[in-house]
Amino acid sequence: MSTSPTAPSAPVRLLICDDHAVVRAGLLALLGSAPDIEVVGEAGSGAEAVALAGRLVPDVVLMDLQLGPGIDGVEATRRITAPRDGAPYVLVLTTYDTDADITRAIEAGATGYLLKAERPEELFAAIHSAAQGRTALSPPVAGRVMARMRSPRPVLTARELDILGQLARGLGNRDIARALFISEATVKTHLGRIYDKLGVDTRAGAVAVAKEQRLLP
Amino acid sequence: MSTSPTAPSAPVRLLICDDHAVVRAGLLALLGSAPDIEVVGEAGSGAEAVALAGRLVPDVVLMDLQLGPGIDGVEATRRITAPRDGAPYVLVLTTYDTDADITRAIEAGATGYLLKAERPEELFAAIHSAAQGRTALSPPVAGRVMARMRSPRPVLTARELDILGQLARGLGNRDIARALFISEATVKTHLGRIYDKLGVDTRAGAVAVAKEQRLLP
DNA sequence: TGCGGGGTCAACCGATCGGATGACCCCGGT
DNA sequence: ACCGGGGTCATCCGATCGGTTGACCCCGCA
Repeated sequence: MSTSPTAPSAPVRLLICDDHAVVRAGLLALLGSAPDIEVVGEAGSGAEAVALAGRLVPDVVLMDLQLGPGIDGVEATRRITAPRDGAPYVLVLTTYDTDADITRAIEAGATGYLLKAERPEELFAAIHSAAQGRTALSPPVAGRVMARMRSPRPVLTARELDILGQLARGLGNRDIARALFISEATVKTHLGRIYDKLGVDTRAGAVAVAKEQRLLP
Repeated sequence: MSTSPTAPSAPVRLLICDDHAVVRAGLLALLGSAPDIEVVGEAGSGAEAVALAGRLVPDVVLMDLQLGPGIDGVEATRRITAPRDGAPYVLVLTTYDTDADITRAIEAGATGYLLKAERPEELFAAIHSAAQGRTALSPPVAGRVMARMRSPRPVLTARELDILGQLARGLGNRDIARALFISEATVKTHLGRIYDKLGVDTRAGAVAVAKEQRLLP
């Protein structure tokens, strides 16, 4: 656009990825009729999206984050946007505006993050923005990103997430220790730090917060 | 159909309800082109759906369960299907196949329960089924309903849910007792029963199961 | 009238937790 | 070479939890 203001830009080549066939069909019906958008393919799983992105060389991949079993939207985004020639831009289109989701998607290389609640016109605009590598965020998402900057969220280490996972199964310290091949003392040390980071002081509270923030699978 | 096999049936009058504008637009594009379906309106909230259902007298309401703030899909379904003349059938179209969601939707009067992961053809078929009051369930949903029949789900009493709610805040027995104006002994009694019903034996496990089954708001 | 379910309370005991402190190791970055 | 963060382990103690048993009350239902 900035390079050729006179020539009518070619339609944006779009790849749709969503595990819900109905939603996929709906998006296809909605976007397929737009003159400046060409839907070159659709994927129902992360693996399929990665494969098609390589084969169809789309300009933009419209990516849902919730993709059922197999690799998820974040991982698919990471692979699709892996540095190489002509890597497509990924525009995340999802339901949730959870902090963790947004962070992970952006870290994985997403160019934009749109909510399905957005107006269709915003979607059209975002697709064209993404095609040029410009970031497009839904207002609620943008708000959360700002908030995040102001007060960073607790970041648990991988090991702490291990402990938390066992904790959510209702295991006692001894069993957690056995499950992770460490001593009970170590478990207690980790738990203490987890309590600190999550701002709680009981195991039940930790599990509640963890589930709330979707820290666990 | 069974009454007039020769006359081409009139198109099914359909009302779409989904809080996600993009999804709504997609469904409209998808279903609006079907010759035997007439989309007579769309709603972005439960309240709007109830109002439009009364005004537009559709044959079928396509209802998402997750509707953001305000009355949810279940409550909207309940009101729309309230016994009266010409009450439309409600076909639930949602993402989740949680036991609790299914149960609540059916109890509220839903005629069918379809997952968005279903193939679009199934959606068309389900809409026509619903128009005649015939039940249509996605296979995973049907499976869960069957499973439910075989092993009924733990049903916590209101009081037990109170205790569980406080538990999820990470409170100790003493604080739970104070919060609910009962003795610590009573709290322990309730907790014991909750453990039994949820099949766990620790507070952390109880919270995990509760969050998993969406037993708490 | 009796029965059962739900809610409340008590007392007891062993097991576990929460918190604090100090220590060691390994690794990556300055 | 030094330092800091992450992971590991140990020990101590008071507080809390989990499990059990038994009891009382109220209410709806047979």
